[in-house]
Amino acid sequence: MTVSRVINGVAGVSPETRRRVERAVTELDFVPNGVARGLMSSKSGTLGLIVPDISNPFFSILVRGAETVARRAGYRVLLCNSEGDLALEKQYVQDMIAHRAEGLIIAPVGDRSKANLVPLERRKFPLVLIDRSVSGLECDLVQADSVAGAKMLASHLLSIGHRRIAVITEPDNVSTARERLQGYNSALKAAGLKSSPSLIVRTTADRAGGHAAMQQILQQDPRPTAVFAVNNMTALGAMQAIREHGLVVPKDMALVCFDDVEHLAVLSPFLTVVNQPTEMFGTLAAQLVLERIAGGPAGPSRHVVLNSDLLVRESCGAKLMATSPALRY
Amino acid sequence: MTVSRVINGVAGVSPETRRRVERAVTELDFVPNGVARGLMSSKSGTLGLIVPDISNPFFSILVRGAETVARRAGYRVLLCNSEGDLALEKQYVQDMIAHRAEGLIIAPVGDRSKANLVPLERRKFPLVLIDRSVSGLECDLVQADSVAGAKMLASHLLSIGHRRIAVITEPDNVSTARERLQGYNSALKAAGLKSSPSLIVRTTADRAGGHAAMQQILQQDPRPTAVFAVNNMTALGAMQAIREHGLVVPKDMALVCFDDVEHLAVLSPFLTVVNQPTEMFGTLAAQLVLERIAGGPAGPSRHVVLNSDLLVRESCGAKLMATSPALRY
DNA sequence: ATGCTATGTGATACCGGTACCATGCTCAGG
DNA sequence: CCTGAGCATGGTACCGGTATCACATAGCAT
Repeated sequence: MTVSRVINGVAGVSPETRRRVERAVTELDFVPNGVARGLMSSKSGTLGLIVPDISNPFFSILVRGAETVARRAGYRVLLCNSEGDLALEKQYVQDMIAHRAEGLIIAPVGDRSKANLVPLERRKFPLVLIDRSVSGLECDLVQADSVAGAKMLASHLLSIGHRRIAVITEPDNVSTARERLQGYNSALKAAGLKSSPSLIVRTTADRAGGHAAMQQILQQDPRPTAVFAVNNMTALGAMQAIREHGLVVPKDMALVCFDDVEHLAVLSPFLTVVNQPTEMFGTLAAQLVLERIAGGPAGPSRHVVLNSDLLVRESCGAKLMATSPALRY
Repeated sequence: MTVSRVINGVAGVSPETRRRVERAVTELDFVPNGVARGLMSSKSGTLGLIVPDISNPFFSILVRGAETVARRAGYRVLLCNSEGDLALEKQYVQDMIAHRAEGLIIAPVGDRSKANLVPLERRKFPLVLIDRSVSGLECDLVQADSVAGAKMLASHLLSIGHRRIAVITEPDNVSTARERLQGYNSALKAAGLKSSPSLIVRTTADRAGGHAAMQQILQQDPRPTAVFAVNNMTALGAMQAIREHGLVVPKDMALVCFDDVEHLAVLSPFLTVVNQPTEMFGTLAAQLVLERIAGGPAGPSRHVVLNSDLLVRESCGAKLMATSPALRY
């Protein structure tokens, strides 16, 4: 007890004893066991953070934001890479419960993640979803307005003359995919066009998926003149496929997507994108989960919807259109 | 005890009791407390991973590799972003000790990280350095051959005609900076040239640093014809500064660097780089630290040196040289 | 001298698991 | 019928902290 008092700087220890303890602490290089403290206090000081792919710059920037806020509040971050795999996600969630993480920030795999997350809900576990919502699960959420963003993107393509715009997206059980497709359809409708199912290709939202989907699109006759990719990685895969096919963006095929890749934009501002405030996803989510931890599980769930911006660069062909509008359409 | 036996599937419980316990576990949604287990077993099941910048693709890919290996071995990963800040790094290291992480993988800030790491050494804490070594600290290490890589890169620039090659690097207390500069100098020497101190600009190894350093280089008269950036982020900053200056890479200024940015290379294979096997840094480091945990602190420290490859693309101006070698030099 | 408070220190219990041992019961063998 | 083995179950202690309380000693007033 006396040692505990000294270490925690609590009053009620004689100066003499305090010095002796301090000397022993130094000599033995003693560091109090945080696990034991956690057991006593029922506070692990840990937040979970589950994302589908940490190497995707969208998520790595988001992670940085969340980690910074968490650390400043005295929390550690357990990072988990779900690889978009429901079973793995489930393991991670269970691990959070078992190790008594005090809160969880998660970019869920999709709507089916609900089964993985209900145990948390049941326990009133502080939980914040990022990027994607989960159908039927009511909890704190930080997302961008995907419908509006997608509509902007599609409208832009339409405005510069594109009529056959293919979409590379994920299955509909991912909320962002659903919403972005909805925005796309809404833009078409506003332009008096009908959405054609054959133009919508569903795949995994990574480079390989984008690549495969693009190959399929390039086989179509008549060939679409533009492609709308559901995120940055699918766009890169698509880009690769287009180049392998001997075509040039934007001359032969326009390409736009969600999520800017900042590093990439610095090197060459090429991709026309809808940019989301990525780091803010992380910082806001961390703040929400910390508030939830501090304030108890009560209170209605909060939905933060962030604005996203259309960044018109080269890959959409806007400049090409400006100089020779009749060239291709 | 009986509950413990049932949960751990230990024999010696009657089928009847076992069923009753299982029913109670289900009803109460009981999950054993991992913190308490950790206290008992003195095993936290946690690995620490400290990197200077998680949003740098080099590190985020490395993190993914490490996390995957750790998880498969049943370990959780505490991710820490040191921001290249020694004080912050110290905090993180102390936290690892306090919370009894079983091992630590760290890309240290620099040689001065030694003071932060000696407490670990003293405790025989399983420790693996990645990317950078720490002068005077003997422990497990995964790195690339920076000297050879830098020599390749500089030799290539020399071979296509460059003579005034500026270097943007970090202070010498970072091992990779030291070694890459050494490789550069060695290439110059082999070509019968002398290194000029005015061509070496030291800065922070991030985009802002690269930007500032490049601005300085662009003021020089005579202006260097090529720049060797110590890593990917400095190269991007340099690129930005070059463009802001109204110049074009590689026509007006060649640019090469360490570390490929894969996403970027997919979009447009532009930067000539020395590519390190990034993910392998992470997987190998995780394997080493797991072995160290399993095998005890004994045994000599192991140094893994990975090969790196020169990827000649456009930014070095090799193609330019090939078509009109006399154009600029 | 006696009583009272203030102060410093340590004993005890508990957080939630598990190792180890004790107990009680059943059943087979002598 | 008694003994001992074998099984099921629970008691106790401990991991390493901390909250709480008990107690010893000192200092002061009466």
